Amino acid sequence: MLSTHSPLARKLGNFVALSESDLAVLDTLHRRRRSFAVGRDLVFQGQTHQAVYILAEGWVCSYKLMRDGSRQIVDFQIPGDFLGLRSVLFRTADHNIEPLTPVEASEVLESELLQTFADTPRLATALLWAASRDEAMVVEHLVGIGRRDARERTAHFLLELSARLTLVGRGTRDGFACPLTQYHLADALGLSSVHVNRVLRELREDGLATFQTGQVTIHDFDRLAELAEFDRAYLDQEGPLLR
Amino acid sequence: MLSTHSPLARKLGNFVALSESDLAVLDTLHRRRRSFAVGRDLVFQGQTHQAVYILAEGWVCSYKLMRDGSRQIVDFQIPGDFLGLRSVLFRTADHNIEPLTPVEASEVLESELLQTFADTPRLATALLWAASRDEAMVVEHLVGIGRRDARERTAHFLLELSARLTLVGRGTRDGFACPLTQYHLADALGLSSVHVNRVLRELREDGLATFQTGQVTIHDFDRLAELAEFDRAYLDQEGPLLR
DNA sequence: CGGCGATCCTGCCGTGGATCAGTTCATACT
DNA sequence: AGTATGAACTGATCCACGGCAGGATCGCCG
Repeated sequence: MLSTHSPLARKLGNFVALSESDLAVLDTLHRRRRSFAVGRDLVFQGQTHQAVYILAEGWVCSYKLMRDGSRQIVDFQIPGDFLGLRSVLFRTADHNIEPLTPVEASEVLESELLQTFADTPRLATALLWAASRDEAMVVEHLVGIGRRDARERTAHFLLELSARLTLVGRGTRDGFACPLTQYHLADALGLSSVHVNRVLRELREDGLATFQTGQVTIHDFDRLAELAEFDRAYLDQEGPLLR
Repeated sequence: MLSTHSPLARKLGNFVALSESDLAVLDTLHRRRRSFAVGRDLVFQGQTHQAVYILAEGWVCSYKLMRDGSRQIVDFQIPGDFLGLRSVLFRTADHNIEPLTPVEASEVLESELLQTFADTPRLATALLWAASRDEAMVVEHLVGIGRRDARERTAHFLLELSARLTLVGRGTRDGFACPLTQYHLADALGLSSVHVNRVLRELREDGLATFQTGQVTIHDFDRLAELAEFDRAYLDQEGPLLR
């Protein structure tokens, strides 16, 4: 029954048990539907008066540009994720958001959002939880870049994507459809695309996982998780905390 | 007048204008005072049924341990910051928290916290903001490790600490008191302590900043900010969003 | 059909930072 | 004063990863 609702409702439902009226409020946030084309950024660093979006369909990445032209992809967002939530709370965007596939998203106004928090504290709690989960992922990403070598980092990245996609029903333990290129991986992992390529070859030759355009296949989940020190505690949730 | 309240109230006051009753609720969260000794971790990775704390006095760091014994410090917390908020929302801690100085903190029960969210949506919004700000810092940290070299990374780190401490009145643009050792810097920056030492020497010799135990002195803020591509937009706030 | 732009793949060499193996310095303890 | 301890500092060596350059493959479009 949750599946008849938006991916966002599905995600939040993992944390707080949502009432019919909560779900109705979530639905009202989905009124202004927008489409975005691949590569046309929908949020720019430094932009003010930015709307928030709830991603309904497609993949995007959020990244920061450096002076020297290189970029660091901070995270990929998939359906059910908020886009630019921080930008509203700070009133100026500190990152860019780029669609990697054609994207469908619902625009939410700042006033609507703040009103929702005030009217529906349960949802505010759920959103706080979602924000914490996002932070946990960024932290894991940080640890990866700081203390894992290229192989471990890549392995961890693939496992995390797999876990997230599985949660919203778009992947399994064996693999998932994935629109990313090796360049995206490089920008996300803090590696050069050349090196990413080598690492992917190694993972493939070792029978751990295959990354090809459009499809990621995980051949040996356990060994991959072992290599990556992957701990899914920070993604799993054994049922709603708030009933 | 805000200064008569807790550092947390002071911090949140930057985002939402807090009423007397909001402040009173915040005060009730500070009832259970606890003290912690240096080096005795107050949260452990994997621990469940964890309380949250509001840091009142002292510094702590949150970190993750790797299999090989190395660690990645994810963030340092200073008075006014929450400790272990994620651990409650996830019901199991995904990191450790270690006091770097003697610490005073208020213990907050999970039930109290959730009740506060429900009763005082304004505070929930403020906390969401604080969580977003924390995430922004982790993101900046991530970008630093991924795309900045050791010098830039170190410079950025010092500037960020300076900005945060200035916000709570414990530092100026010229420097701040700082209990960290070079080992802490190494664990935070993803460098070896040896290399940190070399980088600090360079910064000192270039007349940019001096890091000594107990005191950080910034000699040339502008050149340092230039070197680090430091953008304080993500920390600044031009006044409360919610009035 | 042939040309063009992405993407993927590979080899070779340069380098930033890790690691090892120390020395110096400061404070604290006896 | 003499010893212990922990932080700061230094030089020599090594290696993971980046940069560059060239090539293979595929899909798209005229």
